[in-house]
Amino acid sequence: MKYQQKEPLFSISVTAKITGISPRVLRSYEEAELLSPYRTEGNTRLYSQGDVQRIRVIYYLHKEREVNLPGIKIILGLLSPHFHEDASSDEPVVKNKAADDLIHKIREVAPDLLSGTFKE
DNA sequence: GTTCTGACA
DNA sequence: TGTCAGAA
Repeated sequence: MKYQQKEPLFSISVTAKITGISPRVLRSYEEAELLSPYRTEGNTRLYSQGDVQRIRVIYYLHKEREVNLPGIKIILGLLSPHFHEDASSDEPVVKNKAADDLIHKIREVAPDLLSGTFKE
């Protein structure tokens, strides 16, 4: 045999079919930087099974929770821990950089919001 | 025939 | 978000 992809890839029409989401919306998700499907040499999108699962999460947030696309991007970012090596430790440290950055920004614009002194 | 981008309502 | 145009 020649070779085979371990991972099935789907065209946008097939992906639309199995997710129930129109190609137009799938493209809008990519435009909002919520997805990065593979591209063929001819620039045609190819979605992986992982992409399909991510699309289902995006759609849930989008339609059921009514989160707009920029908001979904932030949420997905918070769900992706940032891995880095801590030189002073033997064990790899798992740190959620996106969450830390957001907290730092909140403290910047509202210093007391996340402290115990904040009331109301 | 399918998909892509850009555009309009 | 649906739909259309023009190109690949």
